[in-house]
Amino acid sequence: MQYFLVKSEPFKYSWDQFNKDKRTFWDGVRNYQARNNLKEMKEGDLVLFYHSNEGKDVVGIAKVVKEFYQDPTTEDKNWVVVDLEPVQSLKKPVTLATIKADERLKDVSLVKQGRLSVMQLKAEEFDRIVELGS
DNA sequence: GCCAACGTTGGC
DNA sequence: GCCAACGTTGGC
Repeated sequence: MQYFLVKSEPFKYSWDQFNKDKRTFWDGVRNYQARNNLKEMKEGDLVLFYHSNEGKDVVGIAKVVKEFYQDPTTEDKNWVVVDLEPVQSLKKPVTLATIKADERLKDVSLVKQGRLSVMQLKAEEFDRIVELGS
């Protein structure tokens, strides 16, 4: 089991919208490092959903329901998507400020590499964020 | 709205 | 293959 965090700008694709849709394919990744992380995802892996720009907080948990496949929105073979389903919302969204302030979350890529849109988390980091959000 | 960080592109 | 220029992302 692996853990990830994905970012989305709420006005492009929000957690609310995701919950209405019940399922989505995660498209729009155009960065090789993020793409490589997408390819690491296996069915059943858990994914934190982060709102960038607006909110700047982790709002919920999703899970991978289909491993990577060719991005249907482009012909370019370089890019892939995965299918995600919402699992649950966090009771309290965990803000970036909270994550930055937490000793145990100092090393998460969200803090260290702000621009990366798909990143892997350690199990401890995932658990800690979920704990902070409940 | 500005600017820093960083990835990508293209000239040499 | 290096590096400067440029574009994009995202926090503030």
